[in-house]
Amino acid sequence: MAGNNKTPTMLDVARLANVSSMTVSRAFKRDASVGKETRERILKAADELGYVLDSTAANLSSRKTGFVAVTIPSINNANFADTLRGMSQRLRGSGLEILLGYTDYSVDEEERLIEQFLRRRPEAIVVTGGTHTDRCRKLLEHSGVPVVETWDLPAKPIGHVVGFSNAEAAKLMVDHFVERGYTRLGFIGGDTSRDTRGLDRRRGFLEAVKARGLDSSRLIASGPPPITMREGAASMREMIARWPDTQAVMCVSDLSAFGALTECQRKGIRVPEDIAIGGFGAYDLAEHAVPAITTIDASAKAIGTHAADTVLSLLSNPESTDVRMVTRITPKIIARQTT
Amino acid sequence: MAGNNKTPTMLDVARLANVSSMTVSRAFKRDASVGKETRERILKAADELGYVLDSTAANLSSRKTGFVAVTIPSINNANFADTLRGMSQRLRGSGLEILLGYTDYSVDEEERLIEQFLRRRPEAIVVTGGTHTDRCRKLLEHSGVPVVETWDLPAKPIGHVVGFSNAEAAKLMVDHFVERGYTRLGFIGGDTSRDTRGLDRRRGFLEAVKARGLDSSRLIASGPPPITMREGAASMREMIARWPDTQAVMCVSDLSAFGALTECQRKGIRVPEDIAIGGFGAYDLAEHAVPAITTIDASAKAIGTHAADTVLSLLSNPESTDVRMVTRITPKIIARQTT
DNA sequence: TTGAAAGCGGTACCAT
DNA sequence: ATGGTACCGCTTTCAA
Repeated sequence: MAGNNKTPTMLDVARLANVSSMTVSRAFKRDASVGKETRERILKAADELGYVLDSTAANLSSRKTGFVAVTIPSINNANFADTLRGMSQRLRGSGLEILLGYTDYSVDEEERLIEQFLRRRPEAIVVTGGTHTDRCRKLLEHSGVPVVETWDLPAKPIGHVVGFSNAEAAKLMVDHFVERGYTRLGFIGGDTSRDTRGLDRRRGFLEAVKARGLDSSRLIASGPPPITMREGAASMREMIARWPDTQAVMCVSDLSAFGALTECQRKGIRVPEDIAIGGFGAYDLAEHAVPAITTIDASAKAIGTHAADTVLSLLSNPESTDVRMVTRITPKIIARQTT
Repeated sequence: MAGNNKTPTMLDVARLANVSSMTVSRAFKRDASVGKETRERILKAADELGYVLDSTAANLSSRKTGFVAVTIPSINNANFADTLRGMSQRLRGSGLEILLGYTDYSVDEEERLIEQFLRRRPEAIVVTGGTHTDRCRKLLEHSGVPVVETWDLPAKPIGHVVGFSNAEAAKLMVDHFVERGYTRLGFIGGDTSRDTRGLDRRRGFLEAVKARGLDSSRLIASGPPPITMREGAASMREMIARWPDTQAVMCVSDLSAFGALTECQRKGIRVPEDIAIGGFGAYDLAEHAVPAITTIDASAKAIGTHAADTVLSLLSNPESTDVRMVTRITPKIIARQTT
């Protein structure tokens, strides 16, 4: 309480407990060999002094930080939040902590972030997507720690991968539309290079539509991400204005699909009788909306747990250089009332 | 490329650039006094070696980590995500980084998290809410760094505060209901000690209802957080079953309000003609739902920017011990179609 | 503007 | 089971 304005160190604890600082260090680990009485005496002394271990020093000395650097495009996105939850759940108790950053869907921002993070000496790096600036790629390749790319299947992966083909996933929706008897199909969003996964979905949609010989011109741009309900509504308005006979619309995400749905509701257009709507991402929202929205589930949370497993496995196998782990997720369509 | 399997240090860069490591250190800061030519030579050498500064060592030596520890109850919550966005935007460029953890609405988990974080020697700590375990309070009080509590106005704040009264906020909704002519009012959620802010909202609702002499028994428990659309729907079902003549229902959050709304839609109950619904949090969802949901805006993002400003101000004024900064937000009602 | 030396607070490693 | 000692890679401080 009085006078002592300096943070106590191990040495202070050691002196009070009548041991060497090495013994204090050991007492603060779980498996270390310290006499039961000694340990208790040490912990009591530490408590008395209000001692808090300084990882900052431990990190330097042991060359381990316990950090896994993770970048996601946006915090405010239920899909990435789910991935993150999956990761932290799996990482809990492993001694690994997440150092989180978000890129705002910008590869330049990602580069800045990664550069910053590398200084913190993370033990592994998990990024979203497989598109990066050249410099960022180089930084990651030379980082010396496992790199996991998620939410995509990069053609030239940097290291490890937990993802799926966004193009293939989109095709599922086209198949579903066609099964339902819809042939005049449109796509909303996925028009900007900032959202490469959205781009891939649109590409997959187009390929599938063309493969069937259907009209492939019904595309509405939604502008730069994040694509939210507002853009979905505006895009649907445009879709209906330009191609009034469109029978089914796939949206780049459930958020945008919900926006499209509400636009129809405001206009008295019946879904799916007048127009069908499909989304992407299996958000809670899609399940609870009335009518419930048909969507594609890419197992956002599982991506996180698998990414964490990848990291854990790599870190516990020091000989695992030259190993490449690729976990491929298979997206599934969830058919609901909007189609 | 070959042989050199060790991460280069400043000394390596120094040798290659023919300077001392001190000069290299200076070259990596922006304002330091280093000759322009020298700096360029150093940066070139660093680039050549693929040198990345080791903050882990810098942190120890300078006793500064650049971390602001932040805890939020849940990642997957648009309100807290907004607060976080506000913080990171304000912190960008300040050299401060966020070390994020989420408590899952548990004070015990919060304690664990804070204890872990303190080892990393953050320069400031921002927590959500004013309820903590005794030990956690003590840890925060003795941390030696600024502590900011958010999203609440704690009776006995630990340090600084950026928040609002959740009880007062809830009263706004009661006022609004009464203005609209509704007198048989119900409340959904806010029934568990894990969500103290929800508890406060319910308390505020009850106080306001009682102050007006209205029936204060129409309360539905939604169980432990996170409260989502599903709980909102189930609770609305229960509300209608138990008190069919209820005229207006306030929900602990917009998510739960949306769930309640969809439940009515599925049952063919008209909103607001048959029953009115109010939410909390000003989520995008409330704005875009059809009908749009009346809600209370507590300026989630502004809480973040103010918290960041508080931290920045405190850290740039070393004499600011004994100062307590309290930023009080005034929530506002947003009247829409569900009332 | 630049350099030399002394830590920062732990842990690895080797003894005992 | 415990202790001694040499660092980990940077920054602080003082000098030139």
